[in-house]
Amino acid sequence: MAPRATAKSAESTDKVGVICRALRRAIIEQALEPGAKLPEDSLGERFGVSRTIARHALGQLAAEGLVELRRNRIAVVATPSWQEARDAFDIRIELERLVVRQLAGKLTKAQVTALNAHVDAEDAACGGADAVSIRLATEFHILLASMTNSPILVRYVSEVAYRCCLTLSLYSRPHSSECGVTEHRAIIAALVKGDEAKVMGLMHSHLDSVATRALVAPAPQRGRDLLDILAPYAEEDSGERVVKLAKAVRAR
Amino acid sequence: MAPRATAKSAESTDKVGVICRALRRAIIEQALEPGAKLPEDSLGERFGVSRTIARHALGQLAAEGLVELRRNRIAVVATPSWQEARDAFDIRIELERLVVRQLAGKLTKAQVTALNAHVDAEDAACGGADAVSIRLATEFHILLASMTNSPILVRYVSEVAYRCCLTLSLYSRPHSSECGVTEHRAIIAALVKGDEAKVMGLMHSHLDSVATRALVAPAPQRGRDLLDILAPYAEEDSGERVVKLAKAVRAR
DNA sequence: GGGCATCAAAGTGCATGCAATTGAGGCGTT
DNA sequence: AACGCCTCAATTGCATGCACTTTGATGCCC
Repeated sequence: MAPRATAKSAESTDKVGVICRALRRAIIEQALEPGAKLPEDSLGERFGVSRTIARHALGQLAAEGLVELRRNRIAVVATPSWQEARDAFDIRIELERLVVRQLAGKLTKAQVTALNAHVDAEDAACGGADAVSIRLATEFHILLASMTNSPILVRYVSEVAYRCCLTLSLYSRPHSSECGVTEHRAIIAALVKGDEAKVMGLMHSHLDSVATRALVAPAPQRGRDLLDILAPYAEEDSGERVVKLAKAVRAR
Repeated sequence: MAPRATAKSAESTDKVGVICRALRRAIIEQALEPGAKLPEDSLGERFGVSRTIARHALGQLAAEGLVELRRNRIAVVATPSWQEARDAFDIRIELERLVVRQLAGKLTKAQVTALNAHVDAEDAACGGADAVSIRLATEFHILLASMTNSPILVRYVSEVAYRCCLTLSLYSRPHSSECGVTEHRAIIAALVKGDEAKVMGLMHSHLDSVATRALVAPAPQRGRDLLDILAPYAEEDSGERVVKLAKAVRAR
């Protein structure tokens, strides 16, 4: 309805945007696992651009929290801690409640059919690859957000949804992703009906259940995660020792 | 309490970070008004770095919504629409409610004194420069967020607070910034008392009042804003004409 | 006098080159 | 065999250079 403004904010320079989108997708489909290395050269070569551009793209993704940039080191796909994962979900819940609050009873027919079509796609993908159904489920929420016509809200919801998606690949047991298709349908129905309070509650419980179902307990010693387990012990005083130990550990 | 992880995410490359912080501050202190041009060369020269770095910094700030990047054009300080400003405040309210919810009754003595010290500083600056008191008020909220030890929450609150700050320079009448010192103090008191519901309500009304008090109505024709006023009329059909008109307008 | 083509100056888009840092393997010592 | 040291390939940090685009100023024609 409102005039679609030309996407003017970040990522406009196209080539950078292409790389960002590709990596983002690869990450949420778990083709790139947390910790995966992302050397600038390789990226540049893959996408047919120079390191400068690849670097810029990595910068953007780092700003979104999807990759980690350490000075003079190869960039890697982010490995959020379990607590960060939980925090991300908490934020996401609030943001998405805002989304459905704004949308309740205000969806156009076209929007409703678009949503239904998307959920149908989710349904179809449910039996197939895990990665795809996770991605589709995430994109449902982003699609919803994009209907608010609030660029800021879209950006934050997208970002935090991607982050949550990333954490799922770290802390969820396989197939715990169980398509929330029925919940998505319920949300659409409540939105159409215009019941603000109900749809906010639905969204809350939907996301909360995804979080608690997927984010299984901190996953005791799992090889790489030893570092994280050690982290809390790395307090000021005996910091040196632990750092050294951690280094030894990391060297496998 | 939790071990402070080394800031590993974006903006790590230092030189870029320095520029980002400087520009961010200049923007929220209104030394750089919305629409101000930010040529890469000038920035590079000013900060003693090459265009490459300046460019990278602009990219980061664009990702935060503080500057606008248009292809082949000079970057400018962002000029959010009135609606975007309102949206930003709505998001901010939810995020900051989350902050105080997590913090209620859990502040350490040191944190309380830090908060009080900050509010004292706000108080002191209240009579002085408008820009400084706006900045301090914003930083109070960021300080609060940083006490959650949730890096993600800190990032989002900071970002959206900066954006709100930016919008204030666009849509608020001078001095409407009226230091919310007393409200800040009330929030601290409620946090210490640990009354979760109350402090969430306080934060809500505090931000909401700032928003409605500061964001005066869309400010009918104010020169530059003509473009925005025209925007809704730029629907599909007669698009060409309006674009042309808009261009003529922009040329002053 | 006003509109319009033309052109130089300014600025961005991007690749490349060089210096600096890292970390991994090899070698000697204990 | 374990530990430390050294060296070198891999990789990042950053500046510079060149091509292309935008801007706006000049002069021409009506």
